[in-house]
Amino acid sequence: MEILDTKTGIKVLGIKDTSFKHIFDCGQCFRFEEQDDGAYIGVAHGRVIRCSQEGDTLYFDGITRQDFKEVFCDYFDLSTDYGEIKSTLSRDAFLSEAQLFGWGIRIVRQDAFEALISFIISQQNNIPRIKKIISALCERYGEKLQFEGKTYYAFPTPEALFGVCTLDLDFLKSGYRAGYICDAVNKVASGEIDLKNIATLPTDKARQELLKIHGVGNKVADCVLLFGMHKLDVFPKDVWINKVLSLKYPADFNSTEYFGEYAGVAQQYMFYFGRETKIG
DNA sequence: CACCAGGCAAGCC
DNA sequence: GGCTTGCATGGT
Repeated sequence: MEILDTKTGIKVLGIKDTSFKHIFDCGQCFRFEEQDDGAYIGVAHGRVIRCSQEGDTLYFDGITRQDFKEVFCDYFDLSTDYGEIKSTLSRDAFLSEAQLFGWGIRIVRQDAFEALISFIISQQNNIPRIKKIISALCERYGEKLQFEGKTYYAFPTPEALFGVCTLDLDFLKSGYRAGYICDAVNKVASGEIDLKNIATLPTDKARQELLKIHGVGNKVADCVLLFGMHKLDVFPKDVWINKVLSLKYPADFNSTEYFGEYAGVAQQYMFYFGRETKIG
C-alpha cells in the first residue's frame, strides 16, 4: 500500500474491500460518529481520528504517518485480504447476498479492555443507549483529547477505573450492568484477569478465562474474542443472529463448523444485513 | 401502558 | 446438563 501526506493528515492508496460506512455501522464498535460530509470521527487506542474515502483511497486526519504504521493500519486490519476471505466464505446464496450488502466490512482490532467493558454494557440493551453509556464512562474517566477545536475522550484505562464500585457508576444509569463493569475492571486492573495473555491462548481456553468475570457469558466473551482479540473464527450468537440462523439455516446448524476460520467475519456480514434490511 | 433492547446469573429440576 | 425468571433503564 502507498501512504502519502496530505495537508491535514495522510492518505492511503489502493485499499480494496473497505467501506468506513460498513465498518462503523455494522455494530462492532461504538465510538465513531458519522459527520455531515460522510466522514467518521472517533477515538480508538487513545487517539482521535477522522476517516473518509474516495473509492480505494482512504483519508486519515488527526494522525501521523507513524500512528498509522504503529496503530491504525492494524486497527483497520488493512494487511488482511478481505476479498480472499469473502471468496472463502461464499458457500451459500444467503451468505453471498449478505457479504455483497456489507462488502466493505473489516473486523477492527479494538483494545481488548474497551471491547470487554463495551460488550458487557451491550447486553439486553440497544445501540444508541450503549453508545451513550460508553460515552459517559469515557467522559468521566478517560483522558481528554482535542481535535479540530472539539473535546473528545479516550476510553479509560483499567488503572483509571481501578477501585470503582457500583455506587460510583450510578451516573452511568447502566442498571444492573454496573456491578458487572466493576467486577471486570477490578479483575483486569488487579491482574487477576490478564487480557494480553488471554489473547495468546487458544480460543476455547481464552473464552474460559473471560467467563470468570461476573456478567460475562458466552456472547460477551465471544465479542471480546472477535473484536478485542481478533479471533476471526469466533461466532458470537445474539438475538439477531439467532433470528437469521433460524430463518436461513437448519435447526441443528453448527455455525462454527460451517463457517470455519472466518466465522466471525461471516457473523458480521449477516448481523449487518439482518439489521439493516429488517430481515424477518 | 406494555414491550423490547447485540444476555446473564441464580434458582430450579 | 437444560429450562425459567428477574434484572435497570430508556425508547417506542
